[in-house]
Amino acid sequence: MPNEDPLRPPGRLESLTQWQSGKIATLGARLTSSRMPLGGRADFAVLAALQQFGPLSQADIGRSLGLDRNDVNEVVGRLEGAHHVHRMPNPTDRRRNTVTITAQGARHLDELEAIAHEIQNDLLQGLDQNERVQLRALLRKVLASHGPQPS
Amino acid sequence: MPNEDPLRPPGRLESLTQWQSGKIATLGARLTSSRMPLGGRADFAVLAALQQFGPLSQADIGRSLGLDRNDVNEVVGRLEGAHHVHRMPNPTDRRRNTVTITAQGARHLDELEAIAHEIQNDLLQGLDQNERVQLRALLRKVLASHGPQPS
DNA sequence: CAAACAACGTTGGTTAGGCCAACATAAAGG
DNA sequence: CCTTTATGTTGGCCTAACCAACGTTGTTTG
Repeated sequence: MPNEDPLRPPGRLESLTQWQSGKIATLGARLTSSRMPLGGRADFAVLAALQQFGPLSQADIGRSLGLDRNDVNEVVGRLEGAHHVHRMPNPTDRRRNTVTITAQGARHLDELEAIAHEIQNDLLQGLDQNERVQLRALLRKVLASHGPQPS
Repeated sequence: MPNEDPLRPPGRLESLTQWQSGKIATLGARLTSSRMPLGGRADFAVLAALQQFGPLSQADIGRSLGLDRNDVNEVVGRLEGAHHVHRMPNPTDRRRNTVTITAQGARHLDELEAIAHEIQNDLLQGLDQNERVQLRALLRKVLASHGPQPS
């Protein structure tokens, strides 16, 4: 027994937060890929962590962002090549690298943040300012309730 | 000047809905992959569309779910192999396949839905019932404000 | 009516993200 | 001391989203 027009997602999916989040993330990814340089999202995340917390080891970067050590390594390598960060061995713990953001990296972070806010504005065009604040708060609460599980 | 402990995501990311949605989607994917059979999410979506809207062409399934024609084709092939759907050429438009859910497929849909609700419950454990309703409504509003853009 | 156009299913890729395995080195703990 | 744990690094796997191209079939238009 057909119910309605198949132009919208079925109700079973529209009531699944999991599915909704995935779709919105995909929308964001599409907007991002057409406006940010390649790897921009990961670069932005790593630079933001370094800017806020100061020099970090690669493992700490990963824990802060929920990223795998391996992937952090790749991003840091790319950022180092662009002189956006500075990677040197930690003398007091020679297993670790100390990753530091450069002045050029800080500028790049600001540029990426501006783009990110434009994207956010387009993404949330259907919500007024109060609703956007509510949504951010709810999503943060969900994330906070899940400890850093992965890798 | 380091601010706080790097055990949490930087503020610049925590205020980006795009990043938050992605992280939550990843959490959901992790929970899903450990409890649903392989390809369960896509199967669930396609079966849900067929159940709600009745027999559909593969292109209509894709439009309803925001999926690419190619990917729909793959999922329908898998579902057909498991006798969860029934695929036959449409006599009035021989370009189209008419995809119909079977009784076995409807049972499978119910099983997958039960698992999906368990996952949803774990994912949203930090929110009370009112907050969950609010969150769903806000996410739906965001999705509704973006027409079916892709493929 | 005929020719151009658009839609559909299908095959076969590409890319980015998230993840796991294994290793050598270095530190920490017994 | 020996064992265990942490770190960076290399290399690879898999899923999801996408794109390109093709032959076939409707649809539209000159």
